[in-house]
Amino acid sequence: MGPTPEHGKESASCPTDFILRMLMGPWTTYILYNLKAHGPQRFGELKRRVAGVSAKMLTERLRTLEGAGLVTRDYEATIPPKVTYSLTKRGHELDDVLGRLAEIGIRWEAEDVAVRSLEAAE
Amino acid sequence: MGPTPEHGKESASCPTDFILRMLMGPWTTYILYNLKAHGPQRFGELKRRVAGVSAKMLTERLRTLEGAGLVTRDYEATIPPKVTYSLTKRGHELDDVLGRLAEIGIRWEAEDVAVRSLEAAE
DNA sequence: GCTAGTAGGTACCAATTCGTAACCCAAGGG
DNA sequence: CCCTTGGGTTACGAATTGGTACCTACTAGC
Repeated sequence: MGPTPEHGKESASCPTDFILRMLMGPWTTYILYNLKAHGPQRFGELKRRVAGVSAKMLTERLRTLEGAGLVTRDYEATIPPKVTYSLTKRGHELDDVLGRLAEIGIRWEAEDVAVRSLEAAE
Repeated sequence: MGPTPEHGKESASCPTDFILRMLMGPWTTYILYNLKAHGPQRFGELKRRVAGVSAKMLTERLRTLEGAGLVTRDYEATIPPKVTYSLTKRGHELDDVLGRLAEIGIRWEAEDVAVRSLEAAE
């Protein structure tokens, strides 16, 4: 969450941070979503699906996710090289939470639309 | 999640984004955590608890959270003014998910510590 | 010989971000 | 008269971010 506030006082009791800091990164949810939805994929495939991401960012994010143990990187030194990324067990542990988050997001969106159309009807 | 990728292709099916974009903001989880743990609070109180945050940031974050309907702002035009922030019903809907996230975060942390001490023992 | 594809790495550059410091009102205390 | 309190706003400035363009190495296709 930005500049780590010295973890004094109450803020220390917020262990959600590590994970959120991870999910938080740009493009991260798109990456995880695609790995979940389409299974293990090669770099180029993933890049094409996460439309708009730059190679630099995608690499950086995948390395971070790998470092956090959410994603595995399988490198085959063939020519051309073949690099496949997949979710680890730990990566899959987030499925449930992300699913709920998505559920809530969808519900709120629907509620907002309903409210707006009510307002428009007045 | 950074530069919104035109929501073409698969990325459009990732509705987790709105919420994550919200939680993602710097200090946000600290704010939500404190509002949850200590109930409705005044601006200064919150600022003291979320150690290290600047007034500017705290204001901006609270306004965003208010705009998203997660937080209520009660302004009493006394002298000096009294502004109290509290979680809305919608804000409390995240309690469960954030709780799970925290749980996972704690578990991973513990696992990592265990792994490290095993490695150290070799 | 030129191009494309694969999986990046690197340098550069502009935009955004976030902290700091100063300022605001209006009242109360010394 | 000046300082303090509460809840901000505004201007400034340094650091970070993330995109673009260009580089690698190797092969296949035209």
